[in-house]
Order: sequence, then C-alpha cells, then structure tokens
Amino acid sequence: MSEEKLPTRKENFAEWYNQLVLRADLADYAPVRGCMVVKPYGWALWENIQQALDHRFKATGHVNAAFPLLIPQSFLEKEKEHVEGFSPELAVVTIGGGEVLEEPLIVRPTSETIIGYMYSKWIKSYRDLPVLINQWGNVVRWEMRTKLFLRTLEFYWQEGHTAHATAEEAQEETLRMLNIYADFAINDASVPVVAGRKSSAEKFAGAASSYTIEAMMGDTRALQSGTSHNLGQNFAKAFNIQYLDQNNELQYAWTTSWGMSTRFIGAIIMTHGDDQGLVLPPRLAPIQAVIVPIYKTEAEKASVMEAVERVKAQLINFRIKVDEREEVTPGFKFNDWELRGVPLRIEVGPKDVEKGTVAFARRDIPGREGKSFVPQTQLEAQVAEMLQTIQASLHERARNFRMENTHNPADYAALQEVVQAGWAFSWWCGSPECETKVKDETKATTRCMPLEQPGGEGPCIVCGKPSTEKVIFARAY
RNA sequence: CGGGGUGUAGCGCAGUUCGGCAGCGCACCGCGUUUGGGACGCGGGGGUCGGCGGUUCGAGUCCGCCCGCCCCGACCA
Repeated sequence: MSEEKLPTRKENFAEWYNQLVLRADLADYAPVRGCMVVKPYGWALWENIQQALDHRFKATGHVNAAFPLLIPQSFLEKEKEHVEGFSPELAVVTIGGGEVLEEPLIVRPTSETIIGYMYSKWIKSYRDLPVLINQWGNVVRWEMRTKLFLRTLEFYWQEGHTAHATAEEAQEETLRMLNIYADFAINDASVPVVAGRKSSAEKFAGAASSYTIEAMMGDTRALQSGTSHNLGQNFAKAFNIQYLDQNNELQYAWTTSWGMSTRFIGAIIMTHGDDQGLVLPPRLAPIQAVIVPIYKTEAEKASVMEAVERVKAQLINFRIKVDEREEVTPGFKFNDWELRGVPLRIEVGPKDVEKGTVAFARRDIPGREGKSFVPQTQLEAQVAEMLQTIQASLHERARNFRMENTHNPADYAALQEVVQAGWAFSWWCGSPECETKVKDETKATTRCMPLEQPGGEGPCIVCGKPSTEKVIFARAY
C-alpha cells in the first residue's frame, strides 16, 4: 500500500473511486487501453451477484445457454436503429487464419442479432413459445472514455433473450425481469433503485421500449444499473422469427432482452463506499466476517488461536476468513479489511479469552460506536443477526441519501440548480426538444419515468405544457 | 476525435533551470524487537530515465520526430 489514506469522497469522488478499486483488489488495468482485469476478490463478488441473479432467472423458468462471440457483420445491419446505435463502438475482425475474411466478423456488443437468427431457426409453432434463454458472457464496445467496472471496452454481463406469442406476454416478461433486477438490487445489494421507463432518446437501439433501474451514487449522480427491453417485433421482423398460431396463421414473435453487467459492481462501490474504503452488503460480500486474532506472547497466541478455532467452527455457514498474517499488526489488519469492505470484523484477543467474549466491529459504523462485545456462545445466531442488521441499515442509509437529494423543483431555473447536485423529479411533456434543452444546458439527462407515478397532471418543467407523467432528470454515469 | 497535462525502480516523486557517479519515500527480501486502530531498527535486491535519431569528450538533462498514459469535452451498460 503506497499511501495509507484514500482521498475523501468529498474532495475527489472520481479519484476516491479509482484508488479504491485498485487498492481493494477488485480489478486492475490491463495492457490494452480501456480493458480491465477482474481480480479474484472482484470476481468473487461478481460470482455472488451471478448466483443471486441466476437463482431468480431459473425460478422464473429461464435456462442458460451460450452463443458465439463473433457475429457476421451483415447481422448487425438487419435492424436499422440497432446498427445505427452500435456502429460507432464495434470491434471488427477482418483477418482470420492469415486471410482477409470475405465477410468481416463483429465482436458482439450484445447478442440480439445472432440470437434472433437462431430463434428464427428454432421457432416454428406457438408450441415452441415462449423461449426463455439467458447467457452469461462478455461483450465488447469500443468506448472512448473508460473507467473500471463502469465503462470498459470489454465487460461481463448476462443477457436474457426471450420470444413470446403475444405483445402482452412480451411486455409482462419485460417488467418481470425489471422487477427481478430491482428485487436483487434492493434485497441482495442493499442498493435502492427506481424502476422506470426510458425516454425514446435514452432507450436501447432497436427496442420498442426500454426499462431501467436507476440508482443514486454517493456523489448524487445516477447510474443505470440494469435494463430490460421490450423489443416488440423489431428483431422478429429483421430476423424472420415467425410461428404458426392456433389458427394456422403465420405470426411474428414478440421478443425481449434484459441485462445486468459488472457495472453493477461500480454501483455497489459508489452507493455504500465511505472514506475508509469499500463497504459490501453482507449477502454479496466474498468474505462476510473476518476474524482477527490478537496476541503478544507465544502463550497468548496458543490460547487465542484455540478460541479462534472454536469461533470459526461455529460459523461454517458463513463466508469467513481468519487473518493469520504474522507480519502485520492487528491495527493494520483492521484498516486493511475495512478498505476491502468486509461487513463484520471479529476480534479475538487475550482479554476475550479471559472473559469468554469476542469483539464485533461493524463495517457500516466505523470507530468505537460500531464495536460491541459478545459472548463466544451462540455466535452463529449473533453473526446472522448482525449481518442482517448491516444489510438493512445499508439499504436504509442509501435510501435516505437518495430521498434527501431528490428534489421537486418549482420551475426550470430551480431544475437547473438542483441537477448539479441531485436528482430532479419533474413533470415532463415527453418532447425530445425539452429533453435536449435540459441536457444541453445542464448536462442532466432523463433517467426514467418511474413506474410509480403520483398520478394527475402538471406543467412540463421546461415548456409548461400540461403533462401526465413525471420524469427523473439527473447527471448520469 | 478536439483541448490540456504527463512519461525517471512495482507505486508516488526529486533531479532537467545551468550537460559531469541515477536518487528519495512507500512497497519488496533477510534478521531482530513489536502486536486491542495503519510498529520500529539494521542490512539488502531492484533502472533500456517512454522510443528512435541528432548535438557533445560526455545527455535523464539540449534539439527533432514518434509513441504511451491521464484529465476535460461529444457517445454509451
């Protein structure tokens, strides 16, 4: 560790983030500009995210499969809006096996096209529907400005692709998956999110409508943390996904796609992290509790380690790490594990051996207030309860922060002001002109029209025309 | 791609003004003392000074060209 302290979030949020990712051992820069290496600790976090999502996907009838990385260039061109949206950021393979390829291959930026092609082969009858497939994989988008986890040339994600017989079913699926993302974010990651619909300017290239979960980061900027798209019949028509219905009539299928990426790790970092470093939600933390033995003499070490073994034995149902390093002091270890975001630290020292206790230190409450002494018995229940408490308090704190920084500006001048350090929740007439004006003058974009609306109507915050829907304006990552 | 900055040990930097043995802090290795909030002492290893070319007895330092990276802008999960 070259410097001991991180920059504070207040003095430099961007730098705080960069250093935290590196020093918490989540990821490192790869030799290719814009690419990252996800290190074992970061990947363990991702694996826990994967597991939490995958359970939910399976529970709603989805199955996993794998589609290829390389896509014929012509596929991208079949859906007009899709190709326009993605062309600027494609990586193209033009040479293979030393020969210039007859048709260049695209490194997938997303897989709607190749999956659409396959679905057209697989789907013949209404009996084949719905098709509910997900894949875990990586994609490449040639981004200009990159940032670890938030925006890299290559990133890891899951993309679900489904096909349905009716528009209604497709819409249901789109919202079902949006809700799964929201449920995961709130309950497993303690990241409060707003579920809503994207404006047409912000929607996925080729979608009929896009939905998002938006989270507020510690600097009040918004982060799109997961998306679900109703693709209508756009891709079905482009790829000829047709089936015979009960009346023996040929119909185009209705498709959806939905994804959540390693970007969500960025959401966790920027939602919960503090000036000491990372703060991980217990349900996703690779290490839920770290045990730090404390001793001076060999005799103390023997009795402490014996107590540590007893403590550890009670906690086999948790992800536990015993920090047995001899070359660093306990004080160093405290700071080290705080930097890495471990939710609970359990200290075992000579005084604990004597008194039959251990010391708990909660990561979400730094310093003395977060410490408590508990008996060495019934530790499983006590740890479970403490982790649950931390899980809930992280969510509550983040939710309060979002509410404190979400404003209801009275007029356009007030909107310009509030979006510099918060979200604005305002009536909007839905016109691209008003949306663009806000973007040009404040750098804030429409994040979503939340599914939960107050109802009624009000004047558009920009042009004053009567409107029936409220939207979130915010500066976003 | 436009604007700005920067390249010297793994990281952070000094040395460049005015050419003359390539250094400091952290990290790393060894030994010893330490250990309930980022320990200390002693000893050690590690360098195409971003690259190529030029000027010079001599270039990290001066000149030219090239390259990388970072920050700020337009696009995105």
